[in-house]
Amino acid sequence: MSTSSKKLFTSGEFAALCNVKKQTLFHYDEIGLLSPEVKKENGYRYYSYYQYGLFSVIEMLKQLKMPLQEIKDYLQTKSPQQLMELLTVKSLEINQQIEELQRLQTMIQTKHKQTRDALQTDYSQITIEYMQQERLLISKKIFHCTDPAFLEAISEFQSCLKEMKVDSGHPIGGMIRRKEVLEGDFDNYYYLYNRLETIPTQTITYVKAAGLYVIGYHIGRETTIDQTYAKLLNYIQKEDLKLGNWTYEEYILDEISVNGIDHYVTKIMIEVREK
Amino acid sequence: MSTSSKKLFTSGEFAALCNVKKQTLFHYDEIGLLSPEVKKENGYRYYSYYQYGLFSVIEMLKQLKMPLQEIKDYLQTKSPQQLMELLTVKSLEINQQIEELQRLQTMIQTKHKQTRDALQTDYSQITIEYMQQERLLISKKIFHCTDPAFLEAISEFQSCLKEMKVDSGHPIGGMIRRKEVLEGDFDNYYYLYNRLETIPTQTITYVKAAGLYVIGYHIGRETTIDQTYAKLLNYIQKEDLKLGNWTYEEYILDEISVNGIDHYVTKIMIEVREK
DNA sequence: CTTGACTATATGGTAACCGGATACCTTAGT
DNA sequence: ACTAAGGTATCCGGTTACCATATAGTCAAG
Repeated sequence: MSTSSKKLFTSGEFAALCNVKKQTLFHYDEIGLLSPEVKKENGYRYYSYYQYGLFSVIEMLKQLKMPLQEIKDYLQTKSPQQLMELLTVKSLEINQQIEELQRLQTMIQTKHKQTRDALQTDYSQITIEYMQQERLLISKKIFHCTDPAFLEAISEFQSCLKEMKVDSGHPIGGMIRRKEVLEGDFDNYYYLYNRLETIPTQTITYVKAAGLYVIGYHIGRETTIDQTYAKLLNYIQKEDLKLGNWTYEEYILDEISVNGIDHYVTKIMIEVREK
Repeated sequence: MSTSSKKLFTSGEFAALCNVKKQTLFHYDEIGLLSPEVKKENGYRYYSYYQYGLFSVIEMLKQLKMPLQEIKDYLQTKSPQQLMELLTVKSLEINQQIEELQRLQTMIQTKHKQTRDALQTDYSQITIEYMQQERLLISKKIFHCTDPAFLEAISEFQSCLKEMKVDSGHPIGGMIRRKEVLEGDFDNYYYLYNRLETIPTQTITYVKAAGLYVIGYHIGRETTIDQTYAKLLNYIQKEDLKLGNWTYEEYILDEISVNGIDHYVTKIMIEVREK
């Protein structure tokens, strides 16, 4: 694996050999990462055979997403031991990146499925469905809180989801107690919630009960949601059911796919029981 | 999931809510990605509640590595259908990224193992080993080629490895025919080769035969490699073996972990048979 | 000795901001 | 009414790893 003679390459030739632009080599020269073996008085750069090996190493370390400055530092202190340490660190980093990407994948799948479902739904229909048990992460109590506090709670809750790495793409929802529903206090949420795909350790999770839910949809902003609730409650009465403890609300279409709050679609799920 | 009143946030408040710096919001305003709902005469920016939803979407799309310009374009034409298309594309992209990272992982593991092995080796020892069959990718013929042509071949071969995505971190080696070894023409490689971990389709691969190999190490540049070969050939004669068809050379320590060609270690593997 | 192909330097640009300097504005306290 | 503290806006420079372009100098062949 050697080359014997001492022919030197001009910057252009060496760049072609390395499959990069001359500019790149200039840049490396500038920052002292890889300087030509010879620099003539006229400023012309000449690279030797051996420098190709060095260039290859730089390329390889670049693949590991190392910044050039870090590569430079490494090259100055390199040794087989250093290399093994470096590789160990990088390996862990890459594993994390892979996990991160896999989380993104599940998020994408969830959002995709949700959007597809939303498009296939008849928003004018009220239905009654048996729903499976679900694991939820819930926010701190936001009962009777002011608007700024409400938004802050959302912001905090989202940070929390991010930090715990449990955001699987489900929308953030709001939970309303039976009492408030009965009193027409529809936008007085008790908790925010988010559906969990993986159950985190070290945290209390809430279980949304399996059972019957009356499901309806509200289109547009919340100011007119009382009409939608009126229909739903009416339906419940007609079907001779009684309200369960909680009602759940989720945006199934929001700013991510439609323009403006007037086109948002809210899914309302009211827990019910037979009388 | 609503907020009713119309309190406006200053840039600072809104930034805190979104968990970003004011600068970021200025930037988004500048590029027209997310402008405040109100801009007073004194230049003060005021954001509304609703813009938080928009901001959240931007954050989410940023996670998918979309450039801000692309996000902007998307937001202008968004619809549930568009969203689903976008997600499908991104999902594929992310899968590719994951594969890429996994390839990097195997590369890291290979290099790590190789370096560890290299450190545990006694370079002065000549050994005879039974080696398993290996799959190799080989370069075009480089027999009797000039130095520039040789380097170009390496460069081309490496591009090829990259393109075929089969580089698993093994070093590039050189193959020498029996004839050249016997004639002392040690640096006259016939092919370059690289060990394969995964077997590519649509390409001819070469099989390095299982069998006995006499293994020795050469330290430093190739100019003195004839001495190392002399010892090896001597050893072969003493052990009453005869040369096989091919000799394989690999750098097991090179520029990636040691400084300068004088510290490189070349592993020489000579195929042998019983007489 | 000219022509064409090469070389060098310098400048400005990219993406998505961050940090700091400066000047203006607002609000609370005296 | 005035000041001080803290908020706001704009501008400028810097970050990474280059790429593109313009200009000017250099080389090798015919």
